[in-house]
Amino acid sequence: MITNKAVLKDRLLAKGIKPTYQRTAILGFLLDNRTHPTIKSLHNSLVKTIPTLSKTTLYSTLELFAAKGLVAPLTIDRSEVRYDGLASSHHHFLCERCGRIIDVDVSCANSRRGEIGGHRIKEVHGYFKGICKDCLKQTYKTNKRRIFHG
Amino acid sequence: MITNKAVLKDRLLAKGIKPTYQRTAILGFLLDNRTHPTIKSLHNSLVKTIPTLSKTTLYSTLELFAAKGLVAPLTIDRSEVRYDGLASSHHHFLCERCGRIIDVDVSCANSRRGEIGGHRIKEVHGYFKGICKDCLKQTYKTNKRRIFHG
DNA sequence: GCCTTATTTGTAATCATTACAAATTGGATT
DNA sequence: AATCCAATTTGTAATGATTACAAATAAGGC
Repeated sequence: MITNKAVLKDRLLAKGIKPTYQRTAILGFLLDNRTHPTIKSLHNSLVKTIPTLSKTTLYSTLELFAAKGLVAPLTIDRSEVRYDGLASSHHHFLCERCGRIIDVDVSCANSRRGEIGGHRIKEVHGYFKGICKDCLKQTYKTNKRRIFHG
Repeated sequence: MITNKAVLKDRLLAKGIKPTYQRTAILGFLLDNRTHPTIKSLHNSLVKTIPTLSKTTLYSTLELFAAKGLVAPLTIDRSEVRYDGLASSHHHFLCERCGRIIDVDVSCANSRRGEIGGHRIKEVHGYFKGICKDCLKQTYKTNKRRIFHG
């Protein structure tokens, strides 16, 4: 784990969350790995260090984190929710070639104004779909990454 | 049905889709009702005129329509996909009070440019969450609509 | 009307998510 | 450091949207 344990503990306590072993590990993973993982891939990764970790714990912990604004659930995939360890508002880019979800900064005039068409904005969710910078470079090279269809 | 049958037929034929009874009714409903319905609510509405209509037909038809660019699937709800009869790029506003999903026009500088951070943009998906114009007006009145939690 | 093919339908799987109760853990108190 | 209570974690069993698939039906050309 790259992120310091004390930092994780403080982050959890600051939100009024008891910093248990599992919670610290889950938050740590999300901060260290900006891959926007699904529950399944989170579980695959974390059972290596916590063999008893159950998927139910992941579901309930991430629900708790999301409610407290520690993580953001992403509904970009139609089939499964992904989780973002960076909860502050930003957008995402889904590469249809390599399947990666990449963070992008977006300054949206509407969200800055706080309203659109008379409706009061509380949250902004957005993502782009296309071909990422890396894949564009590799257009004429063999792409060894998993091809993503979606 | 408000939208003319001949118009629906032409729209389907223009996309190379055989205009069957079911397909015409489904497209007609989506063009007449801009409510972004789920499969379930589509089925509830359409069985009134087509009693034999199966959910499987709805799933396969909407998949076909989406592939041909006739409708847009929305993944705003975490639990079920919604369908938008207007496929041209626009954004949505989810009201957390009444649960409605409202179309909004958004001119996004990034999508106009066609790229962001070096990534080539093919699609733009976005929605806002907050309180819609109508609900803002009714703040001190009784709201008879279903309260939406999510 | 008949035939061939595409479409529609119903039923049965699949799979992420949720519900729930039992087991375990954490922390306070003594 | 043993004990107790409440919160957390875990495993198993439901739920429910979506998909798979094969049989029934409809559409269009002859």
